[in-house]
Amino acid sequence: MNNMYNTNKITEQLITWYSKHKRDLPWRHSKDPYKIWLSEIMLQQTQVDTVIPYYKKWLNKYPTLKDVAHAAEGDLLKIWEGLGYYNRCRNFKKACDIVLSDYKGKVPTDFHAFIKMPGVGEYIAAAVLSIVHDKSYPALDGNIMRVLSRFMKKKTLSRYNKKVIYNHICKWMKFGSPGDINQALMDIGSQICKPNQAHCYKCPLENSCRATKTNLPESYPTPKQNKPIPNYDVVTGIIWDHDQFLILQRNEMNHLGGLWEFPGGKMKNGESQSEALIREIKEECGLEVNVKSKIGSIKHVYSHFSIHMTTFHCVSKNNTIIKTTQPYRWIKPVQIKDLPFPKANHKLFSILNKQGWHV
DNA sequence: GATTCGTGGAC
DNA sequence: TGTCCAAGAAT
Repeated sequence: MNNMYNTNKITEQLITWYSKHKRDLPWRHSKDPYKIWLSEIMLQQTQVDTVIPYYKKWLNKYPTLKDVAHAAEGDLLKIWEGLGYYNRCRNFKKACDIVLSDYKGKVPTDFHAFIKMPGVGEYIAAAVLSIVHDKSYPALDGNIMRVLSRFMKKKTLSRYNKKVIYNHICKWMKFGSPGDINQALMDIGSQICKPNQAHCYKCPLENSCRATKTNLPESYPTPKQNKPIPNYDVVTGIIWDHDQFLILQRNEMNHLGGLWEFPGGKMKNGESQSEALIREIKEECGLEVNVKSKIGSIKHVYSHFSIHMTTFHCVSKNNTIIKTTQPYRWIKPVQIKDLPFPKANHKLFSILNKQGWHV
């Protein structure tokens, strides 16, 4: 089976291509395990160009792992705000705490120790340890799975085929730097061997790739069909008490955990917007409110559902009585910039700004 | 093993 | 406008 590939020659082509064409990325300027780790966490399901400004901002404020361990989670989330998948940030914070307390601040170099860290799976453990220490672990991300499924002409990415692909990359790693091989394959995947466009003429693997000979390399692997996502109609209220309004912090365990929001929730069948809003606010924080003017309406798409959120100004009849299961704060509009809010709220803030609220 | 996690780019 | 999907992990 493996004799059909000239492993040594292919590895040489791969490394040569990488030395000439590798992307100049901020996290490739250093082999600090903390920085490589951070980059891999941020890059999870997130494109390079999106990550770069967040990566720089983060390192500017938190240059070392110890700085993260000593930071407050809310301040870290503020840096992360807008990047999505907020558990990545909170897990990374937890992991840095563990490294400081249990490993004297040194990131584990052992695969099985490292993968125990919160937010570290097989991919990130392999990527960090191969890049930092040149350990021979294939980092099977979406790019590499696609490149290899085409190279080996595998229609499906079954567990068996993933193992075959893993073992094949291990053979390459006997002839070249594992870190460079992983990163070379990632660059090929993101720049050349794209999901819907395989530019095979640019690819250092072209001579040996089995999918390019089919004239339809893009049909590997077979794309999966996505389920349609539901939409929810949501109402929220800005409850004013003179120059301040109420915000709630979302529960750790829930969607968007740790971020702040306005009180409100999903509308029920047959309910008017103000009825739903009055009911939700009463349930969430025990306040009885009068619903005043409509501020605006935004749409936002999450991974597995979308919302149509309408927001109203509200006035409480009993501001001093608060019983919430969540942390809450009364803040002035200017303080919004100090706290992390989800993207949907920022769409609302831009409406408020147009109305002269200076948030 | 299938779902649940955000957001924005590309087309 | 809609659709896919990106340097995946946790449950």
